[in-house]
Amino acid sequence: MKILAPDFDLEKTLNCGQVFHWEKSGAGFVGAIGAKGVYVEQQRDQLVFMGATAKVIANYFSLDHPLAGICCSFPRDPGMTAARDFCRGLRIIRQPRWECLATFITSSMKQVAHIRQISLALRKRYGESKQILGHKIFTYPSAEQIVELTEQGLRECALGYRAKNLLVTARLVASGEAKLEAWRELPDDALREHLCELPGVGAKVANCVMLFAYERLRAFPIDVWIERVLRQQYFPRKRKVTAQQLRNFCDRYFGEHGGYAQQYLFHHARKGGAVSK
DNA sequence: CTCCAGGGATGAT
DNA sequence: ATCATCCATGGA
Repeated sequence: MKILAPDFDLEKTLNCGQVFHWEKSGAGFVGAIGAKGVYVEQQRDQLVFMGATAKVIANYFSLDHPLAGICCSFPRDPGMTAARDFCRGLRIIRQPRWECLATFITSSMKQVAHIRQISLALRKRYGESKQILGHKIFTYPSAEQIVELTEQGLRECALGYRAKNLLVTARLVASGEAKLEAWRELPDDALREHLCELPGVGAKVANCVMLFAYERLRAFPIDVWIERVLRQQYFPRKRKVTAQQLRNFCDRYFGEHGGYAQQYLFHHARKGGAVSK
C-alpha cells in the first residue's frame, strides 16, 4: 500500500533521536507501531508500507502537521535557519505514551546508540514477536508486562541504575495510579507536574514525553547537546548563564512550535556538526 | 586507555 | 534556590 507524504523525510524522522527502535531494511525500515510490525519505505513524495493501515501510518508520522507553517514560525537567526534547512522533512511523530515514557526513563546519561541497544534488548527479551517481510520485530513490553519482572531481570538489559525507575514507574502505570491516557486532557504545566512525579522523570524527560507522546509541540527538552547549542549560538562569551535562564529564554524565544525547533537544533548539532564540545 | 552520554535524586551550602 | 556527587554502562 502507499500514501502521499509530501514535505516528509522518513530517514531523518526515524534517525533524529526521537524514536530508537527502527532498523534499516533494504530501501526502507522495519519496526513496530504499537502492537503492529511494520515495513515503511519512502519513494519521493510517497510512503510505501506494510503491516498497518494508511490511517495508522499517517497518524504515527504526523503527516497532518502543517510543516511549512511550523517552520515559518521559527525565529530567523542564522543557527535556526541552518538547522531548518538541514532538517527539511523531519516530523515529530506520535509515539505510544507508555513506550515513549519508558524509553526516555532508560535514556538518562546514555548516548543515542546505547538507548537503541537498551530498547532493542527489552523488546527482544520481554516484548512480543511479530513477523514482517521475513524480519522478526518485537513490540515494546507494556507496563503490565514490566511489573511481572524483577529489577535484576531489567538490569540484564543493561539498564543499570535506571532499572529501578522503570520498574517503579511501570507499577504506578499498571496500577492505574498514573493515568497516562487521561493526562492527555491536561494543560501543559499540569501534565509536566504529573510526569515529574514519576521516578526517573525530571524536567528533561518530561518535556521529551510531552513532545513525542502528547503532541505538546511547545515542549522544549534541554539536554547536553541543546545546552551547548544555546550557549554557543545565543549566549556567546557570556558566563554564568543559569539553567533557569536558559529555560526562560527558550520558552520566550522559540514560540508555539518550540519543540520542533528544539528537535531541528538537536539533529543539526549531532549530525551536521553545528556545535563543538 | 580515558572521556562522556537526549539526567535524576539526594544532601550540603 | 543553586551546587556537588553519585548512579551503571559501553560507544567513541
